[in-house]
Parts: sequence; C-alpha cells; structure tokens
Amino acid sequence: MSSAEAISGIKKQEDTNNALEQVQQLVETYPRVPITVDCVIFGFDNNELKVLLIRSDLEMFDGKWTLLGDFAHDDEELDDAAYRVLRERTGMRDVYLEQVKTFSKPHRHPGGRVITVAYCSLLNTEHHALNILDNELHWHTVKTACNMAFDHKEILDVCYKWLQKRMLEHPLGLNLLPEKFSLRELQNLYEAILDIKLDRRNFRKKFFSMDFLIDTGEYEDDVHHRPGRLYRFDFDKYSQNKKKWTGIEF
Amino acid sequence: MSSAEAISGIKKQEDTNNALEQVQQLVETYPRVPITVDCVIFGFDNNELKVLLIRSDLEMFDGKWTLLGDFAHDDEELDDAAYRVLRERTGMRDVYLEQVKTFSKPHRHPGGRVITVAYCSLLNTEHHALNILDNELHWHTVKTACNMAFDHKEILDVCYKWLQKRMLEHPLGLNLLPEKFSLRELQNLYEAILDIKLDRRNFRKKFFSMDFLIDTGEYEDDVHHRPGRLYRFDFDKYSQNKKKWTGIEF
DNA sequence: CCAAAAGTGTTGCGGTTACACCCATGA
DNA sequence: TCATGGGTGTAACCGCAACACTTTTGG
Repeated sequence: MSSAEAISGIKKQEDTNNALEQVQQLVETYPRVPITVDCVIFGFDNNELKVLLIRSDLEMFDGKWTLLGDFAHDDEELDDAAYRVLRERTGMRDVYLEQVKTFSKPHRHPGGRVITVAYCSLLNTEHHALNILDNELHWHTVKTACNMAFDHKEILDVCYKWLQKRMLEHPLGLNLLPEKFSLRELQNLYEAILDIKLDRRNFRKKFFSMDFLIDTGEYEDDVHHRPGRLYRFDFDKYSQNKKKWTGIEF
Repeated sequence: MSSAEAISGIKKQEDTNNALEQVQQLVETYPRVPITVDCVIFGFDNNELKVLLIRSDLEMFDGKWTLLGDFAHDDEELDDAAYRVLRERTGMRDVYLEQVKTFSKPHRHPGGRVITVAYCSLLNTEHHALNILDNELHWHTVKTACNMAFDHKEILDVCYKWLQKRMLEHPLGLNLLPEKFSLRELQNLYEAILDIKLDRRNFRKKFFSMDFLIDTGEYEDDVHHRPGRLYRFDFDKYSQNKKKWTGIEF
C-alpha cells in the first residue's frame, strides 16, 4: 500500500466514522414509541375455535381479558419477541407463528401511546394443556369472546378474518390438530373456522387428491362408533409442491 | 344522590385516577423505539412496473436509493403517517395504500434501532408526473432496482410479492392505470406484474364476465393502429359484489 | 396495400358439486 | 340389533385453456 493510499484509507475511515455519527445523532432525534407484540393464539377443542386469553393485570381493566403480549426487548426482532411470549406464557416451542398487522391508533392504550404488532399462532390444545403455568390463562370460544381490554377485540377480529382467508391457501390449520387425525376431525376444523358446511365425500376427494395426507395405518380408538383412519400431513412434500398461481378472481 | 353514594362516587373517581396513573407509569417504563413508515410506491409506465425512489440524504448511503419514508409523529396513526409521506413527497391525495409488513431486524438501520412499517401504494404515473417536487425522486424499474440503502431492497421484494398475490384477488392494480383504459393496457399490466403471458381472448372473457368494466364508448386516439375501446372500472359495483369464498387450494 | 393490433366463438378437459348406499364398530 | 359415523362412485355442470380468422385503422 502506498502512503497516498494509506492516507486515503485513513481519510475514508474518518469519513465513515463521521457519517456513522451523523446517522446515529439523527436517529437520536427521532420520536420514540413503546412497541409491544400481541399473540393471538388459536386452539381447536370440542369442535370450536378457541383463543387463549389472560386476565388483565391492570387495575383499570379489572376483569377484562387480553391477548398475550409483551414489550419488545432492546435489540430483539419482533418475530423473536412473539416467540418469546409464546414460550414464556405457554411453555411451547416450535409453534406456528406469523405476523399479521400493526395497530397504532394513538389512544389504543390508556397509558399513552403504544404501538403493537399482532401475531397469529396456532397450536394443538392437547399438547398445550400440560404446559399452562398461569391459571389466569383461559381458552375462550372465538365467536363469543368479548369483554376485552385495549383494542384487543379488534385485533382478534382481524386475526380471525386473516385465519379464515389463510386457511384456504395454506395448510396452517393443521397445526391446530394432533399429529395424527381423522378426516372427520379435519373437516370439522374447516367447517368450524370457516363457518360453513362441506360435503363429506367431496372434502375427502379434495384432500386425497392434493396427496399430502399420509395414512398411518392406525385408527381412532376413543370413539363410540366405527373408528376412522388416522393420517399425518406431509409438510415436507407440501413445501416442495405449493401451488403458485390460482388465476385472477375477484 | 345519597351522601354514601356521593362518597362512593368520589372513591371510584379516585380509584380511576389511581389506576390511570398506574398504567401511565407502567408505560413510562417501557423501552421505546423510533418508528418509521416506508412507502413502496408503484407506478406503471412503458409496460413496466416502476417504483418511486429517492436518493438517500445520508452521507454514508451516498448514491444509494431509498423508499419514501418518515418518522411517525406523536399521536399519528401509522396509516396517516403513510398518507402524509405520500402527500408531502408526491403531492398526491386519495392514493391507494395498504399496510404490508413491519420490519424490525435490530441492525437494519445503521444509526441504531429503528422499526419500520412498510406500506404499499399504487398510483397512476401520468397524473403523478405533474406533482413531483423533488428532483432526486426517480421512477425505477422494479425488476432491476438495486443499490438500495438499509433493508429497502428486502422491503421492496416483499411488497412486490405481496402485490403479485394481491392482484389475483383484488382489483387494486387498476389504480396503476388511467381512469379510462383499453383492455390491452389492462392485460399488459397483469402480464408485466405477474410476469406471465395471458391469452388475449380468455383475458377479455374473464374481465367481461366479472362485469365490472364500464364501456365509455370512447376509443384510444394516440395509437398507430386500430384503436381499442376505453373502459372504466366500476369500483362501487365491485365493493358490493366481492367474492367471499374460493375454495381450499394449496 | 401493408402492418399492427382489435375484436370475436367453439371445443375439450378437468375440477366441483350434488347426491345415496353399504360397512364397521360399540353399546 | 341399533345407532353412529366411516367409507365409497357417478353424473351433470361450469369454468378454464387452447386455438385462428376477420376487421379496423394509420402509414
């Protein structure tokens, strides 16, 4: 390296430092807002879509229910914050989770401005039951959920609509079922969430033709009638064969 | 009101005040983060999808391009902030705008932690051309856009994918065309954005059968061949007749 | 009269819907 | 043996894809 190059190198380094300081100082001047994540945790039990809520620990929301949420830590990506909330509150890992929408009405939180990012997650209530730590946690039927704090009812509604739409194009709903499930259970799931009736034979044909169901060779054993076959969903195969394009339709 | 009731009323008021203070103090303790909105502004010109970018005014991003963004003001809902950015930068009002996703990687901004909410907007470049105030603003071809600051390339990619998907289920793409347009222009729009070829006759049949196109009775007049009819899109009719359900498909 | 794009119908295929009967199991 | 849901096939219909020629305009 020539000395001219060395000097130019030093100069460049100084410029970089100055530029960095400039940016840091600029960011210092920005208004700051507390950020939370709120998880809409769906479960499926008794042929009903449920949502996991906790009693508000704020005096002014005495008796009201809230979503599971928390502030974002410094240097924590919001996806990670949402996973952390799930872990801390339910003890579960590896749960399906997706960002849905950010809510920012100035007065949505009575304590001052707080922006929240809503996440939607789906888990199997049977697995989950073992891990609930906090007895102020309860599963509520989504359709009748009410008396909620903040704008959490609105967030729930948005996430429910999101789920209904997403179910049609993605098999995320299977996260609500046990690993092995009967076709009846699967159909009940779709019927309950979408709030429609489906023809049993056509539903079967549809799922079999997608060819993502693996026959376990096992049967239901807790049923008071002819037991149905149990299937697993082939998530690997799905992720290689997703549909790309379904045509213009509105 | 009895004096007991009055006392109880005062007590309740005090409780409320206390509770409010409690919540406010709690929110005070939350970590705070600067929030920005970034608008991915799409246009359509020369049969190509374009995106409006501005040169970064930060020294360390010398020569790089960024999305149009700004900090959220105090007490400003983020949707409003995004509309404000659009107004301030392009002079346009009443532009189609939708929240897409929140980006929160801890080091996405070199000046420290900044969380940004990405909005996608679509506007007609002809109308818009008149209003550009800042000559560091430029339309870039989306496919070849590069050399972007921050994580703005990633945001652009996510919004482009979002647009491709959204186009199939919602007529938002029509915001990219002039009010009156030919079917050829409409088809070019879909072909360019979705990056596919479509059969002309089937495309026409499809749109005519949806029955949202209003024949203006007018014709193109700037073409060097047989002029096509001009149509308007009936947004009112659309908003009353949206499809609800398109079947399970994944 | 030539180039360039507008405009227009039909056919075949595949997927969705609608629908009814026999079977296996537990009580 | 009865009640309950499991499991299965077929026919009509509809929407989508594939495909070519004539018409209109400007140059």
